[in-house]
Amino acid sequence: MNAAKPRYQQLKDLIIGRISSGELKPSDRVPSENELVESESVSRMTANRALRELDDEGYVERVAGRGTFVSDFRSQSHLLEVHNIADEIALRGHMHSCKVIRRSLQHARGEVAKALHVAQGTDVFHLLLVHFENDVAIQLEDRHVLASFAPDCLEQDFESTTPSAYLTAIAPLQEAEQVVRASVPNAAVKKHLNIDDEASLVVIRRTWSDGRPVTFARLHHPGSRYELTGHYAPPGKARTTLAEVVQLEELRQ
Amino acid sequence: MNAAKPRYQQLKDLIIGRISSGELKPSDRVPSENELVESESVSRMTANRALRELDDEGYVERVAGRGTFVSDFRSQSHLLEVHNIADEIALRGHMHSCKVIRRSLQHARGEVAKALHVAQGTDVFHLLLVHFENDVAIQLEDRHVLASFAPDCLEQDFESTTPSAYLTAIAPLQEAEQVVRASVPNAAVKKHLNIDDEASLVVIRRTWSDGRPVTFARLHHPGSRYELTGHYAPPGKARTTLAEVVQLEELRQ
DNA sequence: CTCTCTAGGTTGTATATACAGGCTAGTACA
DNA sequence: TGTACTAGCCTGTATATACAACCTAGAGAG
Repeated sequence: MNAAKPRYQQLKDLIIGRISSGELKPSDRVPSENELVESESVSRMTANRALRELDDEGYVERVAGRGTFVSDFRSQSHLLEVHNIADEIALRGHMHSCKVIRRSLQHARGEVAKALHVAQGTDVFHLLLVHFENDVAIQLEDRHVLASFAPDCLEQDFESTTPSAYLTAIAPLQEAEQVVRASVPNAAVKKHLNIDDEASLVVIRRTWSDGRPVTFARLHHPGSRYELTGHYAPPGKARTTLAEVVQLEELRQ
Repeated sequence: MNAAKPRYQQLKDLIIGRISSGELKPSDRVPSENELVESESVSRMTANRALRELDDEGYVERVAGRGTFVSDFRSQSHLLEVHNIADEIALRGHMHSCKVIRRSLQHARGEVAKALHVAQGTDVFHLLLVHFENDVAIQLEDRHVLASFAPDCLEQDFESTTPSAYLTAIAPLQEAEQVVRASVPNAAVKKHLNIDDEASLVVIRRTWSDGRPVTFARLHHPGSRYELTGHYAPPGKARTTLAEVVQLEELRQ
């Protein structure tokens, strides 16, 4: 299990550690390849691979001739910010509230065990909550958390701190995968979101910390009240946003 | 404009080309590093970098001691990646076809004029096409293109070249914004996608070139046959993908 | 025939070296 | 003072080499 990590990976971990500890802050200069050659006794190609991959992964930004600098994560995090529904709602200037439907300790089975890469029967916490934006249901959060990762999970007051805020406080969640689907909600989802004949937008997200998956969530949203947005380049200026432009009028004929 | 691509990138393009042309199909063996050293006259480290990055990007899968093989399920597209549906389908090793429902010159009005930042009445081309994956409808493309940007738009054979491939050939599309929604399809969408009681996943996308919006599209997908995926950090390899894990079982109770 | 083991191909990593090209500070010059 | 230029650091790429670990087909032993 404890196979020695390759040297370039150790270098990456070293830099990531300095970033997440706060020793290196956004736009700070990261040691150059040659400095790493000196201080870590590696060849320049190994230092190059470590820094290049950190660049690919968005941790740092490299400029030929100048150096390597810690990324300002904002550019990349517009979707990770969506991670915390409470912040998202606050950014819109609205009021967030939350109701816990269920919370329990379960034994992982089926897709939960697979998603979290644990054996069937492993302890996991299950949380089921509804998030409201100005008292309108906006998200049904159906989350499983590895019990060993967050032992005090059931004691948390999730009506004041969302699970994702709680989880990021425990440990940095470094990686995330998600799948976005449209589906016809079943009765339970309809009930909790208070919708009727309406599609739901489902975001299924798995988040990793320290190289292993720690939480797996299905986030159901009412199709008429929620959407995801993204851009590929800074829209920067005050242009009309696509979301503003797009009305609910649909294709005719 | 014509900066020579680095050699490792040329190798990647070569392999990707063979995959999307169908010459290499899922689970086929890709030339080994040493074979590329021979055939392409590069050093093994350069071939290694090309194949390793293709692995990181999910195009191929590498197994120490056995070889490199074309990945199988690339059945999803990246959430934040401007994609060409034909390429996406080709990468899955499937057959793409397309049927033009309508094409016409129109005068922009309402949301189209707003989205493209032009005055009401400006000339725009309207395209309505259905894309098929192995003869199953997978996307209804409802697109508006600024006529001044692509004057010969109506002469194109969109059944062999998709609009997005045609548009990127005219000029680099530098920025894109998109909104993702779940909705209940109306009659026209149902008819063209050949679905019934099913939600649809709608991607609304506006693309910019040279600082102005040039095209605006609504892409409707059947909720049961299409999903978007995203990664925020390389999940590494040899792990089960989230999309593989997530079955259609939904929240109970 | 069956089992074991090994040779050789494949990926994974690490190093040393080399050259090209971008960027900047500071020097030399006008 | 101001401008041009260059030395020096930085990243980006490419190559040659080396060794380790993994996998498999096939040779050889029983």
